[in-house]
Amino acid sequence: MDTRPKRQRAADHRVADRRVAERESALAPDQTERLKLGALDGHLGYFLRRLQVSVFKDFIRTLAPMDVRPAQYSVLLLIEANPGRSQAVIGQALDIERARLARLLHGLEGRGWIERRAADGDGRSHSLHLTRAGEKALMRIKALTARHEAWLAEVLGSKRRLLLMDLLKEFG
Amino acid sequence: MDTRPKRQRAADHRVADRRVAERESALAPDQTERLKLGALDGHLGYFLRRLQVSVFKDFIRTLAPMDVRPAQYSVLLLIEANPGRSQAVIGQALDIERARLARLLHGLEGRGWIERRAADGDGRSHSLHLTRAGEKALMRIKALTARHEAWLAEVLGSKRRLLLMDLLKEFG
DNA sequence: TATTGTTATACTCTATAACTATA
DNA sequence: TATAGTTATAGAGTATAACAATA
Repeated sequence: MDTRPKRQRAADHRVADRRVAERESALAPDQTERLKLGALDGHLGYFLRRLQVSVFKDFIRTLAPMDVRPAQYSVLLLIEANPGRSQAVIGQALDIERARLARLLHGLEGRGWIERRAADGDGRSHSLHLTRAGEKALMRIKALTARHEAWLAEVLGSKRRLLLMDLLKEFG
Repeated sequence: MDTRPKRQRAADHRVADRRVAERESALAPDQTERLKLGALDGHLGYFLRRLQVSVFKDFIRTLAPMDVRPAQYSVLLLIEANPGRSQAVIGQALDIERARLARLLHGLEGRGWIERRAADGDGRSHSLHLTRAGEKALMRIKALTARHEAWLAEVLGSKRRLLLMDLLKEFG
């Protein structure tokens, strides 16, 4: 088995690909060639989206044992940090439509992780709380998200991760 | 009607909200209060997602006159920069599932913006090209995306926009 | 009248599987 | 047998509209 660092082996690969490409270029077009980005290269949204998608993919993969998705996780954390608030308030803070939040909360309620109590002053609104089971689940969930952030720090470098975070936080 | 820039009116709004909040704080809990982020504050993905969503929202709003969405735009640019390539190659570069790309391309073909020609060596694959109408449409589309990027530079500051872009580009 | 939560619908995007025609 | 493209289906997320209960 090849025990050299992954970077080294990947470099070999690229060289081998190029050799094959050059050898075959008279016969078939090289389908492994990097495409030109063209005008896409000037769009922040494109690169922002690429990183966001790969971060969410790792999140979902890492959290699979608890079957928790990013939106569910963010709602659990916000209820934990702000117990007793209404759906309207939670939804506004996370920019989740109230219709969507209603169904999402039904899911969390069905799993026994949250409960809705009648709000004190207002018969229309529910006050949201974690159950004991929800608190326990959230502890296990947080253990997994810590692994996710560790992966991110490894991929981005922890300095760049923090720099990115600071830049992005300025637009809450 | 208030014809001042939206930012100006939004600022008025925040000030008014705070005044109301302070006046009523003795009677009712302040529902406009910023919620605590809790553990969400340590997650890069959360802030990444927030900016990405607002950038895409502005893109879709700005491009509404041409009815073009981000994925369609990225495909048009990639075909422009790499005419004659196959769907498989374009899809891989943009990380779009071939099933999804097939339908997306049908839409662009139906609008007369792209065409698929039989590929030279391989009867299975199509070679993708912009039509003249597609080139003309793309010119108008680019004029709109320039407005979108100008908005971004205004919101983020053009220095921060470039800094962010450089940071994100390192992970293509 | 306005707001809170709910259900329902439609559309986009993602993820699969199955199919065809070519290779 | 593998690959390119297609169709179909299911789920998540977004955006609306309409409704009941309450303010």
